[in-house]
Amino acid sequence: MSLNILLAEDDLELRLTLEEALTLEGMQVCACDSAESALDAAEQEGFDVAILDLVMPGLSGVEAIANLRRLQPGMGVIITTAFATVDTAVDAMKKGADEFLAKPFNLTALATTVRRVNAERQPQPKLADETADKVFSALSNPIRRQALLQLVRHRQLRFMDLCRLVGVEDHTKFNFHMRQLKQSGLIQQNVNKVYFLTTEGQQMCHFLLQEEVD
Amino acid sequence: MSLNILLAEDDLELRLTLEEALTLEGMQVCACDSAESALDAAEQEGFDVAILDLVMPGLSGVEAIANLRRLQPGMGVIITTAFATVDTAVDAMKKGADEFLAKPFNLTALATTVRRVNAERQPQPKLADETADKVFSALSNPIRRQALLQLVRHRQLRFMDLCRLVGVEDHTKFNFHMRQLKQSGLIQQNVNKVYFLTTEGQQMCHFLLQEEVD
DNA sequence: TATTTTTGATAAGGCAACTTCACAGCCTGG
DNA sequence: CCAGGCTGTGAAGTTGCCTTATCAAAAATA
Repeated sequence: MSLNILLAEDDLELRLTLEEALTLEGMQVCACDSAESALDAAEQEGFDVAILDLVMPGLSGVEAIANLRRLQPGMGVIITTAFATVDTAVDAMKKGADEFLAKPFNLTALATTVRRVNAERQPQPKLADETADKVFSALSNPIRRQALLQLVRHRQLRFMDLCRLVGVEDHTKFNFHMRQLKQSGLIQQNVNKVYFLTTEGQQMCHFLLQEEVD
Repeated sequence: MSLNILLAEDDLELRLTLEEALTLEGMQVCACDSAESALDAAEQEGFDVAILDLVMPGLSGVEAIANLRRLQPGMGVIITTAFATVDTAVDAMKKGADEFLAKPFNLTALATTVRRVNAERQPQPKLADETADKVFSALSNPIRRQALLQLVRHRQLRFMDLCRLVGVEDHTKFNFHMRQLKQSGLIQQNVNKVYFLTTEGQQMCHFLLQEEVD
């Protein structure tokens, strides 16, 4: 996959060098000479990662971060500088930078950093793998799905009432499925043994149903 | 579950009779003597079904439907009338009524109709049962989930590239899982055998990931 | 107090999912 | 043209899910 990189660097020679190096690494690069130009470009096109010089005429790289994040929240940001101090590094990270690189830096290392920053900004799975196994395994059975949908309608139900609504004749069979649903974390029982949907169960059911929008 | 009923009937005696009969059927009834009162009530409280007389002083029952649906899109609507004609029935159904009842009607039958109308307006599962079986069964396996997430990131991938990204050593094992995913309808191959997510696959992955909100 | 209903557990067998192994055709690159 | 890589299928064995049968304790009702 070809990463789309937004580069803001006012030094012409360095800008050309960076652009060429990243292109050789298989990335698409949009090179700008100012933060303002970079913001204009970000309004036109989606980017995976932005590489911003800290000090530039006009807006600094750090000042541009908030605007970039407003335009494209998923974009990674790397701040580069020739005069790194602890204060400038901390300030950049506080302002939302994902990485802070002091010049000069190794070009291959830069490409590696870009890929890492991009990977870290990728959306993460909502569910841990073990939980996902249980949740989707629970949902792969029609009896269990039907039980969940009845709990959407009735909010709280006792075991045998739910068993009859779902239409299962053998309550020990139904009990097996209810235990699967409990282990998956989608439902719970209160102290009176009444079943109800957990928060996660409600979210899952919300997704399962095509509900009318207001 | 106790249904919440909004009743609009200008005839006092009939209104009291209906209210009592529905209450005896275990329903919560908010009785109004006009459509305007009913709309006021609907602004204050959620209802499952509205029973509206066709002809009333002020707004008619049919005229109230659009306003009620704007306030509460999921509400069922039953129009009642003493002077039913084909024209008035068609007009009411066109304007969004779920049922049209000519007076006099059997009170027990009314309660049954109310329950049926409510059930029909319940949100329906997005997926047919057979499809849901396949989709959730496909998602219950970690290898298959990982394959989908890689397709989110890379958009299109060839078989062996995807196999290596997911980290499966035996390509015939991986092939089995890819066939499961194809049968579930979450992925497809183009003419060059490159895998990509279907529309349904994209929706499912969108749900699986906790993506940043704008 | 006795009976019925509700809720729950375990074991065993059948069936399906998954893994492993063997094999093969097609495509690409040298 | 040949070798290597890619893509794919089927059979057999292993593992796990689901159903059925049996049993039982607790709670509710008459």
